[in-house]
Parts: sequence; structure tokens; C-alpha cells
Amino acid sequence: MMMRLPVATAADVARAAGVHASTVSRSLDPLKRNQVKAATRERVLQVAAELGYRPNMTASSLRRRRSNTIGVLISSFSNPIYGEMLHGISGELEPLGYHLLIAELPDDADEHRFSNVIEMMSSRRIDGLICAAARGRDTEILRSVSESGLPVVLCLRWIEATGIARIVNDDALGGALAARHLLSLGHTSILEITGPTDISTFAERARGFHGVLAESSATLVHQIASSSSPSVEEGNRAMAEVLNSGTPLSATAVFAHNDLLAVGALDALTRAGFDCPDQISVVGYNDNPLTGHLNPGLTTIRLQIDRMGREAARTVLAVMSDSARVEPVLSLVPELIIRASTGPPRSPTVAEVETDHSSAWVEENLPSYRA
Amino acid sequence: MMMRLPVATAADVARAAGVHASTVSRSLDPLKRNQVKAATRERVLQVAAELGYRPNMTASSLRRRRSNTIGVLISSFSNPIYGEMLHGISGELEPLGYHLLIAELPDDADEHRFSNVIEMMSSRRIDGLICAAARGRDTEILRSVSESGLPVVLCLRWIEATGIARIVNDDALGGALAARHLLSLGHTSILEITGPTDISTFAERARGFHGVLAESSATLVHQIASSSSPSVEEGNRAMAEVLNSGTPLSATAVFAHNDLLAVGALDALTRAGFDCPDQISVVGYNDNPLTGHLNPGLTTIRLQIDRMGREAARTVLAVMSDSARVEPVLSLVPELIIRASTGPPRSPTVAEVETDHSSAWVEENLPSYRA
DNA sequence: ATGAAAGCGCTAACAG
DNA sequence: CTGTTAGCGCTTTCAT
Repeated sequence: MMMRLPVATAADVARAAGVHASTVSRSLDPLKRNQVKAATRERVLQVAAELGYRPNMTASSLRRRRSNTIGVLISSFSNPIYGEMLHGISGELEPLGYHLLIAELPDDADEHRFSNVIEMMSSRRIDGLICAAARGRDTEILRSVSESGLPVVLCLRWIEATGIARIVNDDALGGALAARHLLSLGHTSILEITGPTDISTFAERARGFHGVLAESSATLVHQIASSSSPSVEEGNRAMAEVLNSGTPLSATAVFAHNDLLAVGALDALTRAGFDCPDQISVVGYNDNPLTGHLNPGLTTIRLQIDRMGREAARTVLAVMSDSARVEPVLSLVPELIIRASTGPPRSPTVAEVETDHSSAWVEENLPSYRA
Repeated sequence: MMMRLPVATAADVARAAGVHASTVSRSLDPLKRNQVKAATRERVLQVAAELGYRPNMTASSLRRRRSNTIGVLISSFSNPIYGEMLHGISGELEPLGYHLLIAELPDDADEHRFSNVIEMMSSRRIDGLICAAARGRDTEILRSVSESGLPVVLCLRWIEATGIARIVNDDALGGALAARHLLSLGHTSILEITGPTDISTFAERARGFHGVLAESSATLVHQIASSSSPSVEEGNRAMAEVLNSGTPLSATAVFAHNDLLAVGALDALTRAGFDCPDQISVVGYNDNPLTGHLNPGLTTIRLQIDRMGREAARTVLAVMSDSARVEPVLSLVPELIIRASTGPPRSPTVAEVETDHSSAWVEENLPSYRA
């Protein structure tokens, strides 16, 4: 199968077909093809195919002032949640002829770096931006970018900026689900391992969690895990620090802001001789791949990541075409996945312990992938 | 909708600075800035900063016939291996001012789709292509693309095409490591769950695995898992099929071509009452995140994915600047990670069973990420 | 050291 | 319907 790179230009095709370059352009434009006589168009398409003509998108972008490219900002390629999200975005956008300019923006990068990346993207004339890496400190930049006319959609993480559409998970609800689950099991002394709170996802998880606890008689031991990276190591370190603090562990349950922190905490607890779930319950967040197969299977909060990506993609297109009538906020509902890492506390506190294990169990639905 | 602020052009800066646009261009070009008198350059930079001037990369690309963009083809965003790889590629390329145009190309897509994506990328004037999604059937296309002059580097997966650089893992060695490990434990009847063999990674794993077995007295039960998707479900299905076939399971060990297949197989085995590793050993491949925390921890093959991405990035730059003197093949060495899912067979066959559990154990080194 | 001129390849606007 | 004209914004000769 011979295939050559676009070396023929519209002018070449025009010459070979005996027409003008603009007629070539029109013949290939789906919106203008019927401005061309069918016979002429046929001939142009025929010649174009023979020469292997592909319009030069760079020239087209320059002239049309649009690139059919959507910029996407993520905080890390290594986090499977972003893979899932990009899958959704890509699945929605590629069939429509849009392509993705993706940049990784680590959470410890400063705002300067952040605005540099955005400027680089807009200098490439992206038609819209999906930002899934926003931190509190980026509010001003994002607001001014949005006000300058670039269609922006916040995805996953939001910031305080009215006028910017956001597609997020209801993380406050997620935090509340975790809290209610632990309370319903009878836990009254709970430890929380948080992520960086200038990021909405973590701030909201904490808010929802605290809201529910405040209305109960349960006690919260608050433990900041990391202003840096919510990883297995970090969860391990945070938990070990508590365990080695001298005071015996009063908590009978742990809520970690993501699955990795939870796994790390579980490691530390297991090494310290605690049995999960008999002596300590652990709840994670995100429902990462394989969390259902851990030892024990991790109770966690599942998010609609793929759908979030798809909705963000649809929304950025909507903002591009008519920003006025775009629903500014879509908050997706998370789901509690109960597995084996949570159970009643060692010494159940009083009365009715609702063990909703059986009723709320949700069938596994892991993504499929290969190497 | 607020209008996009009129961005300053080089002409605007030139007018405000009292110079010609070409002087603006030269003042900002790192390679030509010393062709401009220092005083003039200062003034230009000053004005450019005041006006917030950013060169329009689209125009620049059109004129210079290069885009500072590298195309990357992956088979699925959902596979964490690609996240890791993109992290490496991005980490290497972004600091040098290159950006990534990434496209997802599912393994079940036809060659037509494949060449469409490549043409779309080259119509955007990508400066080079890193292909990590190649299947056997794409050989012709990739060869002709490479021969047409676009710098191409194969990453992760290779095809039969001399003249195209490749950065891959030594998957044959990986397969051999798995085989030697199982043989050293004393297994003599082994089942293999393969991935699609028109993809080099899986074909090589099988080749290396078979090579070692052929020199032993062990028997292989060959089981094709999927021409489609090597997922948990697929491993589950494949294993269940064997277990339900009527004949009792003769194998005492399973080698799955990736971790997901292994986890699925393990599920099916556990449900059928087999204890791992006492009654059945399982080896996976890839060392996905959290596999070390599974129940039991999964013995698997770890790859240098991040490094592979970095090397691929460096290599594509090398091909772009001087394709003649590029080392055409880099094969990275995989590593056996022994965990709890493998042990001696139920009825050890004869003599010296080398249990290398303790000696070859490797410290966990999971990537850190957050949501 | 700087300016003038000439496009890169495409498409919108305007004729006819 | 189709051709002509005129750039998009930048970089590169080629002069000076």
C-alpha cells in the first residue's frame, strides 16, 4: 500500500483539475461542497485522491483562525484517573475531527508555569481548553484566560470563578458517603488522611466528610497527609507517623482521600499488627483499577470519570458555539463501593449497626486495556 | 460572549517600537538575537512584554515548515502503561519546547483508520512520530511513512521494518524470565494465556516463554485468551473455560501475558476452589500499579516504561536531526518481580527446587499520582 | 544592523 | 457556480 505524505498543495490539485485553488477548497469543505457543480467536484475529488492531497492544516488554521484542536491540562499522566478521562474526551472529540494538545502540569508547579502552558496553547490557536489541573492559586489566570474569550471548561477540579463551566464530581457527596458508611457501621473515632486542600477535589471530600461527622457524636482525628503527592508511600508515611507517635491508636476507621493513600495506610497498619477490617476499617477514593482485588478488597468511592471526560468535551464544544446557553455546572454523582476493608469496629458502639454490605454491593466493571 | 482580546502581532510590536517586523522576529529568535543591536533588541523586548506579545505558532509553523510538535500514537489511554510512557515522553520533550499531539488508536481499528490518523498528524506538520500502537498489519503504512521522510520511532511495540528505530522492552527475555522462574519452582505442566499475537509484545513474550520450556521437560497447555482485549474479564473467561471443559486441570502454574489477564485468571481459579500459590501459581506481566498489594501479591515482570518513553523521545529528536547515526534498536531489560502468587507445585517434581523468593525480591517502587 | 519584499498554503470576500 | 484578489502572521532572502 503506497501512501505519501501531503506534498501536493491545493494549487497543484487545481492545476491538474483545470480549476482554481478556491474551487478545490470549496469542493473539500463539507459545508461548501454544494456550492460547487457536482461534475466539477467529482473531478476535483478524483484528482485530489490521485495526488494524495491532504489540506495543510497549519495553513488552514492560520487563515481560518481556528485549529480544530482542544487543549487539555492534566496534572499527571501517571494517574490512571486521567487516562480514563482522556479516553472519554478523545472518544467524544476525535470523531468530530478535533484533536488533543495535552500538557502535563504537576501540582507543585507554580502559576508562572501554568500560564506559560496556557499561552503556548493559545499561541497554537486551540479552539478551547479543558482544564483538569486547576488549583486554587490558578484562579486569576483561568479567569482572565476565560474572559479573554478562549472557551474554557473546568473538569474534575473547580475553582471559584463564576462564568466558567465546570464538569466535576460531587466530591462533597463522596466524602459524605464515606462518612455515613463508617458511621452506619458504628465507628465513632475516625482518622482522615487528606490530600492538598487548595485542590477542590480534596477540599470537597473533606468538607462533605466533616459535615456528616459534625452531625454525629463521632470524633475526628485530622491528619494532613501531603501537600505534595497523595501516593502509597505518603499514606504509609502518614499512618506510620501516627502509629509511632506514642499514643495508642484510638481510631477504628480511616478515610483516605484517594486509594493510594488508603493502600499505604493499610500497609502501615498491617505491619503494626492491625487486622483489617476486624480491628481497623479503611475507605479509599477513586476506585482505581484493581482496588477490588486488593487484600482486603478496598471499600472506596467510584467516580464517573469517562463520562466526566465526555461531558467536558461536549461542554467545551457548546461554549465554543454558544457560550450563553451552556449549563455552567454539571456535578456527577459518586457511588460508594463496599468491599471487605470496612466492617464494624472492634467494640461496636451500641445499637443498630446497619450492615449494608449485601444491599449496596456493586458489580465490578474494570476498564479493559492492554500493553 | 466576551470577545477575545486582540493579541498583539509582530507588526504591532514593530510599530510601537519603531522598527520593522523582521527585527522583532530576529530579536526574539534565540539563534538570531545577536544579529540585532543590543539597544534595539532591548527596546523590542520591552515593548513586546508591554503588549503581551506571543508569536503566533501557527503562522510560524507555516512559514518554517515545522511545528515543534511530536505526534504520539497509543492504543488506549486507559492502560496505565501508556500513562507512564507519556509521562516519560512529555518529561523529555516539553522542556525542549516540543508539544504532544496524542491520538488513541484502538487495537481493533483497521489499517485505514491507522493511516488516517497519521495523515491527520502529518497534515499538522508534526516534526516526528512516536508510534506505540503498531500491529503487524500496520507494517506497510509505517514503512512508507518513514520512507516519505517523516522521522518515526517505534516505541513499546515493533514491526518488521528495517530502517525504523525502535525502543522496546526485551519481551522475549521477559517471557523467558517467567518460564525460568516457574521451572525453577518445579512446575512441569504450565498454562499460558496469551494476548493478540500480531502485536510484538505478546508474540515475543510467547516466543521467549516457549523457548525456555522447549529446553525443559515441562508441558505447555496453550490457551489463546483474546484477539481483542487482554482484560480482567477476558482472563476470567479464558480460565473459566478451561476449568469448565470437563478435563481436570493438569497445570500447576499459569503465565498470563499481562497483569489483568492474570488477575482475571486468578479470580476464576479462586472461585473454582484453587488456592494460590499452594495449588496453582500465577505470573503476570507489566507490574501494573497495585499489583504488589493484590491477594496474593502478583509475581510479574516489571518493565522500564518511563525510561522507554524518555529514550523514544530522545531518539525521535536524534532521527530528526541526523537520522543516519541513530542507534536503530534499544532493547530495555525487564525484571522478574517475585511475590506471593508463585510457589512450588502441589506435588513437587523431584529434586532441587530453587526457591528464590527471598533473594530476588525487589523493593516496591510505585508511581505517585493524585486526583 | 535593519528594512523591503516575498511568500508558506489556505480560504473569505467579492465579483461576474 | 467559479475565478480573482487579498491576506492570516510569521520568517527569510536580499538589499542597503
